[in-house]
Amino acid sequence: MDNTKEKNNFKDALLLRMGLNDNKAGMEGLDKEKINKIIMEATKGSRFYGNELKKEKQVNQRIENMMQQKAQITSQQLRKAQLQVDRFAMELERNRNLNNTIVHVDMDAFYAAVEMRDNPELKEKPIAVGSMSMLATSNYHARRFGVRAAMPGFIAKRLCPQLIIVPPNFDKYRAVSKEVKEILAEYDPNFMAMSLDEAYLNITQHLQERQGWPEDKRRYFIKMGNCRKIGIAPNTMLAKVCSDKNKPNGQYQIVPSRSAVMDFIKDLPIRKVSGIGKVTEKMLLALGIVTCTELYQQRALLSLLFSESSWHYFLHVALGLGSTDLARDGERKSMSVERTFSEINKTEEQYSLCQELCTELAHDLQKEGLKGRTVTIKLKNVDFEVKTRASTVPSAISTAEDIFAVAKELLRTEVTAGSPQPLRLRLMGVRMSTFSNDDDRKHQQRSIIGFLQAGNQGLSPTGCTADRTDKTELVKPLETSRKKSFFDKKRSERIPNCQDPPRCKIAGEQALQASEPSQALKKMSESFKTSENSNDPQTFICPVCFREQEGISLEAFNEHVDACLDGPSTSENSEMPSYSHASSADIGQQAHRAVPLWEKRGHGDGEITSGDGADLTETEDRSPKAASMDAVGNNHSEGEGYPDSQGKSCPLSPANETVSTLSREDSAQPCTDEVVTGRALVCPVCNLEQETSDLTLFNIHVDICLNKGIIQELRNSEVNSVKQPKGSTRSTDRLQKASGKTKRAGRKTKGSTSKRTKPRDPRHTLDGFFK
DNA sequence: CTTTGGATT
DNA sequence: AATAAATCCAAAG
Repeated sequence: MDNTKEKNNFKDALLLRMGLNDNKAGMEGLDKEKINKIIMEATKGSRFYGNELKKEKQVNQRIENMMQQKAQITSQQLRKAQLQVDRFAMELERNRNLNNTIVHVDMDAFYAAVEMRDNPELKEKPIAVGSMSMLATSNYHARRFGVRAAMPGFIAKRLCPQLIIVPPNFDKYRAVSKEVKEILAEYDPNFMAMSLDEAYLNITQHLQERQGWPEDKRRYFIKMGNCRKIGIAPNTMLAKVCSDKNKPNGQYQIVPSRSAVMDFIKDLPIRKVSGIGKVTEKMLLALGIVTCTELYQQRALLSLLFSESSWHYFLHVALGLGSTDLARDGERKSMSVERTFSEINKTEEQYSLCQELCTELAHDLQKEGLKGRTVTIKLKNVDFEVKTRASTVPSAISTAEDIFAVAKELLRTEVTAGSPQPLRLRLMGVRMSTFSNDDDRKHQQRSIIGFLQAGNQGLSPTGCTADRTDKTELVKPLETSRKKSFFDKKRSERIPNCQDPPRCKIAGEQALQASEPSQALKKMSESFKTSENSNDPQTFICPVCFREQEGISLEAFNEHVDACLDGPSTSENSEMPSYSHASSADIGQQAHRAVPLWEKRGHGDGEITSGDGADLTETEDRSPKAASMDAVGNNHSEGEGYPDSQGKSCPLSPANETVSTLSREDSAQPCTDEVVTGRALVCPVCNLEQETSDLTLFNIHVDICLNKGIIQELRNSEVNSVKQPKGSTRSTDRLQKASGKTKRAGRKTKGSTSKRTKPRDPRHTLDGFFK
């Protein structure tokens, strides 16, 4: 319901999260301390609490493990990671898409609002919708007493004895929701509803069409009541966060410029981001990460401590990236029924309950014409410990009998496992998953058709009578074709943008933007030309050890880089000397000496924040060793801002570069806002001086030079030398891998078959594509 | 494939 | 007296 994150249960009350409880002192209501006290009193000693403590211990253990892992990380590993992460970050940065306008609509205290509308007497009173056991939402009066969604009603009553708890009327909410959705559909017929009270809209197209409308018609956009919060931003992640800030009229916009995004992200606590919950927050906190800035700063470390999809996700968040297209809801993956009750410990009752649940599930499945192969039961005992047990059968089933036959066995093994003690249950659930996919269904249909055509009227043993309608099957193949990799997608999104100049609204900005990228591209292609003869001896600078590799072939160079990257200690000897003259290239140090982008703009006014200059000088003369140690250990020293071009920050800082002075000019800027006034930048790959002084463009050059350039040259050399040397393949692989383009280990989940669905969770949406 | 767990509403 | 239900995804075994 409410997407405020400080809602939840007592634990959030325990976590003294500053500034989040918007409890205006005075008037009616309670202050935070009192609220916490009451909640604790009601909670302490309960079985629920016991389980919470247990879970908390588990999380602490996880954190401890993580910290131990962290302690093992060498500065070498960290540097290597930094390179890879930064290269990936550059890729992301290059694909940043600010061309969409995404709106996240969130209806404030929706259920409560509906109840108040239908019963005005409730308007001035504290109310909540739900039951004594659990509340779905509360109105603002109630919130002053600390009454929140996901709080049990009996605790809410202690916080606010006058509280009126209204039982939910979901049918009514659905009806109201439908009305609202009809309105939303006018702005985006493909909007994505997340629940009854929440939706994303992509109004990009609508805004365009609207341009041609007559003045009077254009005047009204979405009529605003007080009951809606709207976040407007270039992607879903940001829009969602925005809708939490109900700025002027319940509406908050991040304008589509990179700097606006970065300003917004800067101090944003990661917990505000959808996908980062309590546990992740705590784990990251253990690493000193609270805000997105810190999340970015620790990106290399994170890539070593977390799974690939996790750190990819983190990096997206840290860069203010999110999905820009609202994928149509995919097929559902599972369907389940579960129920909480007061203790049931009689085995017979447990079985009959199980049967009931199976019957319910079967009905629900049949409503959607679904059949599945995996049956999972879920059991929660009176100590709130949860167990699930699953079993997959060879052919899809959907009837109550078939499901129960499977569920019963699962339950039986649990009963016998615990016997003679009976299971003391407080919840039981049954879930069906592994739904038959297109192919299966077609097969089934064909066989059924064949069956019928053969004049046979028998039914299959599993009773697959009702199958999916043809309609759904005909629709599916369309979705199939939409499955592209994340990069494919991004590419195709970008292609038109590369040709047309990016359409930014403000003309002044545009002038700058429109011309530069193409010039940069021209330059890059020039530089490729000059280094075309790939296997001629050249001078490269290794992006790992930063030593010049003079007079070697590209192939040899790549081998060198491989060695540097792979062997943690192989290039040990190169560490010291090369740093001495190319210290600016030290990755560990880079974070320190890099100019904090965000810091460079004052709060809204373009003021200069004091301190970043000091940081530079402060870290300038530190020994590289110290810096890299620091990077491993306590990584965020005071005043460390985002490294230079955050994410676009090229890991390969040119030798001799001194990124010292940033332009202080801070007028409205388009997406390219790091202008370096200083020496020319030398690409460490092609070794050519780049005329541009814009770090973004420079980094793009370097990256392209590194990835595509070398790959291209390798291809050329393949052609030229007919026979392909073995080493080059490996190097190519490495480069691809480093830039995050290799195929990842396939998904372990069933999605690998031929499901063409799009998850809705933004995190997974993004990560899914990297697989 | 199974189990657990995190996350969202 | 009393802390939900439904869904997704990912990790690890």
